[in-house]
Amino acid sequence: MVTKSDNSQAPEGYDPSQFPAFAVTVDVVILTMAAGALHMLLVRRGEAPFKGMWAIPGGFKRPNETLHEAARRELAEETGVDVPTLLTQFGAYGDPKRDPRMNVVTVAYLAVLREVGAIAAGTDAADALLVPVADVLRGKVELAFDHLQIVRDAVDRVRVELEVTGIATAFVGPTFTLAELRAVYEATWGIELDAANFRRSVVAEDGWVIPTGRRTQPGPSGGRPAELYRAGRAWKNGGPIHRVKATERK
Amino acid sequence: MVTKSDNSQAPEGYDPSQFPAFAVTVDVVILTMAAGALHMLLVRRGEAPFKGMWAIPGGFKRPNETLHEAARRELAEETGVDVPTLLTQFGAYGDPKRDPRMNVVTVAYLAVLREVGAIAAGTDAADALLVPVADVLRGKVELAFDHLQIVRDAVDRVRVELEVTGIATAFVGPTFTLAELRAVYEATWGIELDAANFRRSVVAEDGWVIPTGRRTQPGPSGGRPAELYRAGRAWKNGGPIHRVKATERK
DNA sequence: AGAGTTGTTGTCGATTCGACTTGAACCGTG
DNA sequence: CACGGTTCAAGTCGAATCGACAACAACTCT
Repeated sequence: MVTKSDNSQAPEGYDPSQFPAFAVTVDVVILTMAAGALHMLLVRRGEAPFKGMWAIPGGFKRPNETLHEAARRELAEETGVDVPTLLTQFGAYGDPKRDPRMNVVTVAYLAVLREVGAIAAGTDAADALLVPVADVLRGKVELAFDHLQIVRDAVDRVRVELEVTGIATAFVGPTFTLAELRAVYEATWGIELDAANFRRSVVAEDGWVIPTGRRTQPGPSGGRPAELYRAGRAWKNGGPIHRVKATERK
Repeated sequence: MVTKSDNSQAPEGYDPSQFPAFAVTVDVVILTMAAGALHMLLVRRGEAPFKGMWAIPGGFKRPNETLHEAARRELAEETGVDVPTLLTQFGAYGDPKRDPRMNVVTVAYLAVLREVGAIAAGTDAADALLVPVADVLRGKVELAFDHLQIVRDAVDRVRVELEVTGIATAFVGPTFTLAELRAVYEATWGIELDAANFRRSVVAEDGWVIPTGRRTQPGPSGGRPAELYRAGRAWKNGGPIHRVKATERK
């Protein structure tokens, strides 16, 4: 039985060592949009077990920080990004056999970043990888521990979060076009949305996106310049954009 | 301070004590319908800290069980009910100050039961209490630790779960009328739904509820006997019943 | 100038939604 | 056994929404 080493903050007569002790880690699934597809950040493990294999960034929770603070610290250490646009806890994993070394309970967080360039600035480039989430889910990248399951749960979570809350704006920059915002939904849900109807629904949701009055300069292929918006307050429960079941456009 | 880089990894000469150790507990928010309102189970704490105060049932995770198994065990110990209709993990709480004794990380589960009678069969009646959730949220019952926040999160979760998945059937018995099912939505969301429109939406969702052909015997106040249904397969993502924003009927 | 591309606005039919009404099936009581 | 009272099922109807597509606007490139 694992015993705790020392914890002298217990009151009189109380012996914490009679309870099983666990190591607690925090893992962060870092999502971003790149090349029109959902990507995630992986780091190469430098130590056993699973040495050399790809894994979700994470580390041990320290005794004097909250779980959220630990997740934020791990994210900052790995990407250099502090205060991300979104950092949500979505699961805890405690299978006794999930870590061959010892009994580790991990709490998983979901981070959404918008600046791809800043990612992987903290670590060596050879040890960080921005990979399409679809590749990971398809098993093209083998992950350490039970991290594949964690990624699956993270993707499931972001998909419903997209519909229930207004986190889509977390994927895009401080100002964005509605086409960019629509691409977030399309890439995450794997469907196509009508641009005209999407626009109508988005601007109808009062206060979610705010027009800035400015426009983009069009790309090299031309086209009418798009209006620029910035994120307003996000809604909770029942947003305007709904996931359709199987409406595949012709 | 423990860092990731300083652990010399030899699989045999591994020393777990160099990592901060935590106690890990599992707390279960047990929800059920009673008297047309959402109720939850509380237990009275027999030990310090917060001795004598009401709390969510829970306990320490054992080293050789998963988190889900621990939640199931705690639920069975407290209510006598094994294999509940629903047991979902919804959050982890790890504030260093959440337990004055020691550093405890707790993983919170949400259980939905349908048989109210079986609840609190495991413990002394004086030490278990089935209380309306609204009373807890309103602060009428003071809870130990950060359990009030946990209950808030549980209720938030069950509200969106009701809309996104088909868990409403977990609240009702093996066979049920549509009025009972509608009462689950109404009590959880605090709104009223039109009975006729509700019926249409429910039966339109293919395979969710299955008519049994039988009927209830009406209550003492008479009324047409309602058809009995049993739960079919639950849907994922985009159910038929949607939470309306502010449609208060006259 | 004209073709191509992209974003915005308009239109229209189909479907859904909310509110209400009607009818069906059962209970009491007299 | 007729008669309200009650509860559930089914019908109606106008309004709102949705999906698909057309039309128009604004830009780039050749």
